Amino acid sequence: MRKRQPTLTTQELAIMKVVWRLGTATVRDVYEDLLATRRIAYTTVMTMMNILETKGYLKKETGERAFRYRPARPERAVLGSMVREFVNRVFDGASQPLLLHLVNDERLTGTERAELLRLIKQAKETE
Amino acid sequence: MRKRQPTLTTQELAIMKVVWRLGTATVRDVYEDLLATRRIAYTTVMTMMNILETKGYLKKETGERAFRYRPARPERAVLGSMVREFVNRVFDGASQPLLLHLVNDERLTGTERAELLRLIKQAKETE
DNA sequence: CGCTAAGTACTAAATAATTAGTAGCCATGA
DNA sequence: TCATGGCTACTAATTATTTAGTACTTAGCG
Repeated sequence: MRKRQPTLTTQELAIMKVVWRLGTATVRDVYEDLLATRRIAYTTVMTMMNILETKGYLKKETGERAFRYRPARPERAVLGSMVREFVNRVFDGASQPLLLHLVNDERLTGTERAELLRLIKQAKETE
Repeated sequence: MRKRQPTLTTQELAIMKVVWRLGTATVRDVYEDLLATRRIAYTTVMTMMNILETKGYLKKETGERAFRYRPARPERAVLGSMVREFVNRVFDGASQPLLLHLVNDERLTGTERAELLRLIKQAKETE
């Protein structure tokens, strides 16, 4: 038996991003937003948002006319757990190798690197 | 229509990790290795390895008795593209936010942090 | 020589993820 | 009033992913 994805799937994440950005949203709000990028049916968005509600990522409240959804968990926490899941799955839990990939492979601007240095030093101090 | 995963799926990755570690392996080699951790059928491993071959991740050569598989691409490159795909999907292509998550949320040892500082400085110099 | 074990090919099947259609409900405007 | 448009509930269908069974092949052993 196949296991269910422990974190947000690709399309679920795409929808959550819109809701996080808007703060609160109806199905139509998200639908219109996604339409700007790609072809998708209104009911598809609705189905996904219902799934997200049952999974505990969205809270539904009766609005004026349509249901109004808002995030049940802050973006930072959700993305954080996605990072952790990725580190576990791909790098067996060690964040160091991932950091090396990022620092070496991905191009960082000088500003980003400076900011990163600052953060590492800060983390070192608050230890 | 649903899109195929652009990178390795979870189980595919699990198998590739074994092959990368062993350098070269038969279905049985991988099967035995995985058995140490979890229950899985021999034919399941075979099916997955065939898929990995058609996807271009494994090369098959006629061995003594059983087929002998070896990685078609180095681990570093494959994991690198998984990192890139993750950064794109979750952080819209910006590696900076992911780095912040790693530095803040995940606990790094003092040694790891020192090593990281060294690498960043090095990257800065070779720019 | 016939049996057995290992290996392979082919097939199958279940579940998750994704996408969307249809029918029915209800408020609002003509 | 009643048609229309927006919304929801229910249902459906496709594809990817994961897991595994069955039958066939072949080499080596007793």
